[in-house]
Amino acid sequence: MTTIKDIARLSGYSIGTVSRVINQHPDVSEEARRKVEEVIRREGYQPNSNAKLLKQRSTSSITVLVKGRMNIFFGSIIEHIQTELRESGEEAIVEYIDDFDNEVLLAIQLCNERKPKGLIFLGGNIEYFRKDFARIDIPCVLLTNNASSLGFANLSSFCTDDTAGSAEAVDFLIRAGHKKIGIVGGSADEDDVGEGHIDYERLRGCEAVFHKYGIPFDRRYQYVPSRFSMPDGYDAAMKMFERFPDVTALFCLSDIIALGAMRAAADSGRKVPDDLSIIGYDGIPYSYYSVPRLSSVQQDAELIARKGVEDLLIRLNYSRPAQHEIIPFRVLAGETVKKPKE
Amino acid sequence: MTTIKDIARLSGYSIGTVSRVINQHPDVSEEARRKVEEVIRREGYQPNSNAKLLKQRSTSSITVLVKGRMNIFFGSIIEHIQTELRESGEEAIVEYIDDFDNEVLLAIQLCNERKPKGLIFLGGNIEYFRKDFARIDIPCVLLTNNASSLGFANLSSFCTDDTAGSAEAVDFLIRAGHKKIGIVGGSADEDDVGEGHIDYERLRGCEAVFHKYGIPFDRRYQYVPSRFSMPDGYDAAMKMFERFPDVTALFCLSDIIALGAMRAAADSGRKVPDDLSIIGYDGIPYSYYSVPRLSSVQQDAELIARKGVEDLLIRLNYSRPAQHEIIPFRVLAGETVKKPKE
DNA sequence: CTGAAAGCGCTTACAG
DNA sequence: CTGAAAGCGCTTACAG
Repeated sequence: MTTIKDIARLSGYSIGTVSRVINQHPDVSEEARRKVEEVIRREGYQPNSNAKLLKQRSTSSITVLVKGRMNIFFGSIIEHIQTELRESGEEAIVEYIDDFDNEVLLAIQLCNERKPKGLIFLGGNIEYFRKDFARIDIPCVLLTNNASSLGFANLSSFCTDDTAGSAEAVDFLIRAGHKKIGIVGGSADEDDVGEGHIDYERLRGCEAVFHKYGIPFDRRYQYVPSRFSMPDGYDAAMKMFERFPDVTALFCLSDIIALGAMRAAADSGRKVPDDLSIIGYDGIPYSYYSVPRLSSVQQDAELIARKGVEDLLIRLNYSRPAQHEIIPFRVLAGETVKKPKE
Repeated sequence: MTTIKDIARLSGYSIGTVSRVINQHPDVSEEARRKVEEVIRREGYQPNSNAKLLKQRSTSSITVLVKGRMNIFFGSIIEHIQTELRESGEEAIVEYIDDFDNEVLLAIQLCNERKPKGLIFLGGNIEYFRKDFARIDIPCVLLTNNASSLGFANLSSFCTDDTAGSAEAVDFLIRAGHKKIGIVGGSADEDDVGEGHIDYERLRGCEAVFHKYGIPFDRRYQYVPSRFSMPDGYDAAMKMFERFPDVTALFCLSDIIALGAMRAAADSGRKVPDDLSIIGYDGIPYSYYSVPRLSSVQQDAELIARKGVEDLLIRLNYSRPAQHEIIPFRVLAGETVKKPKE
């Protein structure tokens, strides 16, 4: 294996100079840089990342902490993150955590055990961040949730305006003529649904619209919580049908849940969209191919991933303030929303 | 930060002894082990993996090389792999590669650049392995394809019997009364479809069944290649409808493709399963929730992942021969296969 | 069974 | 601008 030592010998410079060339230090002569780079290219030399990290005292790569398993929307963001990182020669380790577990506590543990240089949270509960994030001091990015209200200097966030997105979803249903609307998805634990939490944001957006139109909405029986998975969406929709049999439209807080709900509709003898309208959230590629095509509020997975990675990579090397940005969403009309019967 | 040095000082033993305790060397006295472990626990000490790997001259973690992006079936295997690895204190880096690119050449490059200690291939082209795998000398596992015929000492494989699985899929269609059957999915490049290649295996399984029933099958127009994605499945199905308008049943080489095909059926005015029967492959959770429920040949993602990881972890530490195991499949009847009209 | 010491491949003050 | 040298935290012959 060729090491920095070989490059030094072959180029006629010292190990230190070679190291400076590799790390783009400014104080290297043009000639030295040229020669060393030439040898590096010729030998196909790759610095040993362990030795490098050992010196720099940071242990592992960037870690991505994913909230919830089997979530296709997050899956597509993860792919984009990996692609972006690889282009910059970085690699990512992905950790999954249950929808209802505390990602910030896990992050703290990871920081102790593996010392990642940076963290990307894919989904998260703002309350957990408020409580414990101060104990994390490496650069972090939160994706799909808004952390701007928290004011942590090392936590950026990139997300859709969930309040507005949910509002548009419900608005879309109401304008189609629906009044008996059920909402499915999010945390069952009332304590969890604090301000800033995704579920809260989305629910609040919905309630504002109901209020605007003067349509009553009773959270206690028009809202059924659900993990972000198809089986859970299925069960939650079934529970909704039981509890609120004449519901004419469903807003599901994610497409995965919506797809589970579509199957639940079929199994309970409801035709979509004739008997029941459904609109989802996320706009995953799959929902575009479902029959009927799922109506949804589309988040821009690629842009969220790209902005998040770019921000993290910059802050990994330069002390810049964290930033927070809202990524635009788009309502996909689809084929699952229709005027209610009668 | 507490290091091995602190543990040595605190326990009254030398660094060497502490290291031996950590690495479970047998030649440590019971007392030393007890004391050192006690201090490690008390201090919450975590060995620095960079230093460890630097010494051991292996660079990074286990790397998972995934063939094809946005593949939900592989996605679920990846999740299982991560879960399994984490339980053993290992971490995995995931790399994606296009369906039609050469994963073995990428692996060779990775071995040079990052020196992973082990590699898990998720999908792969046996021909690529035959040609170049000899240049890889770390323990590897190939999942969902069979590498037993290759005889590499450092390459295990765990997969479904694709020949038998595909045969059963086609058999299922024929027994339902179909004769005009189209097959969708796999590589477009004829050269790619060598013996042992997944597409070849599955196609061969199909052709044997046609032969058994004396039903003619012309690969040139009853087979349409397709990447393993929904949009590609959609396009391929559309091409099939054009080329073979009175096709009554489709066997799609993956559920993802099948789901794209279902949408294509709808868009071309075909009702599933009344006008067109469809059976997929993989048995991903999603297809269980589609309307109608997709018929499919189910691979056991969890078992494939678990066996693969266990085998790799063992061979990482002990020199054992590679092993090859066939994991059973199951035909899910679903709701998308029905007797053809007329 | 244990300790002292070399060395893994790199980075980075320090001195020039 | 460059080199010599210390040291990051660990493992592992070697000697006892």
